[in-house]
Amino acid sequence: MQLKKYTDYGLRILMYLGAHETHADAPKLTTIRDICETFGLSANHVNKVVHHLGRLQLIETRRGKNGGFFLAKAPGEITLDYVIRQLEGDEPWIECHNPYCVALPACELNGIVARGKELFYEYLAQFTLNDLLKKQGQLRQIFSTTP
Amino acid sequence: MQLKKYTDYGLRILMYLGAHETHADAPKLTTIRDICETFGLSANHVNKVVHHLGRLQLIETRRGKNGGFFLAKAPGEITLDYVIRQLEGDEPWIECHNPYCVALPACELNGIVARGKELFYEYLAQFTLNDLLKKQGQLRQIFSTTP
DNA sequence: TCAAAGATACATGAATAATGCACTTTATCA
DNA sequence: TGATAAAGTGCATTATTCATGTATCTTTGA
Ligand code: SF4
Ligand code: SF4
Repeated sequence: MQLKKYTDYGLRILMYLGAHETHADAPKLTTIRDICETFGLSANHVNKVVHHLGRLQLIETRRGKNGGFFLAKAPGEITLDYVIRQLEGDEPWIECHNPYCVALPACELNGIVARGKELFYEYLAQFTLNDLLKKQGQLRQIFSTTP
Repeated sequence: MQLKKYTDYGLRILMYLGAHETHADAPKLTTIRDICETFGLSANHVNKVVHHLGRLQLIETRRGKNGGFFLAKAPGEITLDYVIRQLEGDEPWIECHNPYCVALPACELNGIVARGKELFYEYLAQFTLNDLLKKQGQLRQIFSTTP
């Protein structure tokens, strides 16, 4: 019962972008290499997360020389529940088929857990990337001094 | 992001016991074999879960011939949050050390997720084993006709 | 046309969960 | 008092999922 690193990496990337306010017209876009050097991560894994964030249209990616990526939305419009749901995959937290559980027709548990899961995400929906940037200055400093 | 089968098995066992109202003075105690036949599970795994439930004093186990186990508390006193927290293990849902994340000193995310996790469990705390036995008759029927 | 970037596909490694096996301990009953 | 049926315990194995690595392709700007 733990979020995947994959998901956390996605959020780190968004925090990094948010802290730097990189836009399409910025002098230099953020690259996968930047992220990897800052956080000490595998380029491959980050590659996939970046690609995923791109498909979700949370960031916009640019290929080719001087390429990279930047936030496609204002930080205030990126809600945490969406990011986590998408990166994590929002399967049920309890699996009643596969294999089939005989109790299923009379079971109340799956519904309760499912509702609890929704409450978790509803709570996350109250926050946006902006809330992760409360200490933006400190973040920027950390990110700039790490490589 | 999914509960372990281990945890679900524990809840199935409790539901089974609750549906049958097995007490210390009942004619026959429930055995691991009963559970396995009913749900089609591995005896070993169930063994461990039963043992765990015993250590948690949710059930009382009896060794030896005619042994088995039964609920050690009234179903209304067994809250779901406790069962799931204990069986699942309640580690943080996001791991910031190991390896250490540079953003940690300025990160708001871990706190938000931790609070969301608590909300999940607080929701579960509203329910007890009794709530899983709403359809007790149907459950008993399912459990008695399965083996 | 070259080099730097992401995109894509496949392979490998690591961690954890799930299961299996062997054996011990304990209680009951015949 | 011995056979038997139950849980307890420890270790080995398998399966699954996650994390990472390698290689190659595609795009794009200088
Ligand atoms: S016990 Fe209930 S929740 Fe668990 S697998 Fe069976 S049907 Fe699903
Ligand atoms: S980004 Fe925040 S939540 Fe994620 S690992 Fe780093 S400190 Fe923890």
